[in-house]
Amino acid sequence: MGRPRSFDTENAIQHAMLLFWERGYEATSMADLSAAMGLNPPSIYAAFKNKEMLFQKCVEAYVESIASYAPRAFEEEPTVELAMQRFISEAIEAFTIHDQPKGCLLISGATNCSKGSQGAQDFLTTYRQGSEAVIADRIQRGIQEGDMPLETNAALLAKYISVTVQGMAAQARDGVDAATLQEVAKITLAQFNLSK
Amino acid sequence: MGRPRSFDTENAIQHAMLLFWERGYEATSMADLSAAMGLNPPSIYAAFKNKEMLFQKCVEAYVESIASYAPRAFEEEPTVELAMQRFISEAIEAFTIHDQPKGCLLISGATNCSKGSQGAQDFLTTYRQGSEAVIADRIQRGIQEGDMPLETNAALLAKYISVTVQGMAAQARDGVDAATLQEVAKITLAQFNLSK
DNA sequence: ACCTTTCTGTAGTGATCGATAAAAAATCGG
DNA sequence: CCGATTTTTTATCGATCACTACAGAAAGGT
Repeated sequence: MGRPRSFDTENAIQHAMLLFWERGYEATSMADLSAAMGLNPPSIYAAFKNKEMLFQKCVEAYVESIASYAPRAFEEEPTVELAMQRFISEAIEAFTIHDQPKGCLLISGATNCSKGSQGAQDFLTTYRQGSEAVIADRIQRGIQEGDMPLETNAALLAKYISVTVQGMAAQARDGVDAATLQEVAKITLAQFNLSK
Repeated sequence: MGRPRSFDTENAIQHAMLLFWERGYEATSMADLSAAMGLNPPSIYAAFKNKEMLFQKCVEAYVESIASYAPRAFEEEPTVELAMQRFISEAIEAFTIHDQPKGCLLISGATNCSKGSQGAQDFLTTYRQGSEAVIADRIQRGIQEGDMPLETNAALLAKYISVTVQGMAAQARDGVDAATLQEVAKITLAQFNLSK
């Protein structure tokens, strides 16, 4: 009962997500969000409780749209090598989409935050650790299926992939184009030729 | 003539640098800096003009102390492979010094900044690009000296090293220890075995 | 129609941001 | 000692931060 909302929540999240992605958590003010979402502050707070909860919703939206390539790469590719090739390649494309923010919201969305933004920072750290665990699981599966050597250190190789992807995201933020990063990826993935 | 300064400028910069390193440019407030430096705001502004100029002085101090391992590695090691091994290894140690901020001021000191901090952001971007150019120069020298294949793409290999180091810095910020990162570095540097 | 409930818009909360005005204190040349 | 000069201290400045009190507007149910 009562007056229904006059705005589309998903659409509002989408606009907020783009702003958080471009500027990061702390550098994005509620005034900016209010303008981008087309909502007055009270409407935002009624719908999302506070800035941190809104950020979490935006991160979830990012994961389910922009970052949805990752689980697909791990599930659909038959071998670890192909999965990692596709994962990194599609990550690079996601970091350098034309007319969209560069880099990755999950990687650089809440670095360098003050004590008041610790929540958002921890939230993303957890996401990144989860992502690395998924990579390690895929490698472990590859070991069991025989397309990776038995002596492979899955956790360490996953960390190596994480380091690379996080570095790629930083470079994309600095304006490096996709073609260059794809060339770097080729060097990175030469590792898998070594392990055979 | 007039009253002389009662504080040591270099010591003040050192304290400010540690704070910027730990929290990043924007998350470090002048009030925090004032407390850490033991100076009232007007003294800081009289000595450094404004927050951005103070940050630049801190970055220079960081380059000349914490990051001074880099030029030494490039100059003192006889081959590109040894230079890169030492560079990355010492970078990892610098990113994980006990009782000091984790990661690298040059890499994550001014990410996710608002429009008002664009100056500090650009300042670090320039530093990073310069660092990558130095790496490329060292590789180029190695090609001329014969310890790298003639067909080596120096710029691309330098970008690969940069990506790795930036990723390492991000991981160090997330709390990964030096030993783990050194293991990752071994994987990274296996590239140089490939190129022979 | 009514009343209740919820949303919307205006305006403003105290806190904190980077940066200063003004006056007191200290050190110089003479 | 004196006056000139500079640093120090104290107490702010206006702007912006995340957030909200309040009142009017719009949609329920009955």
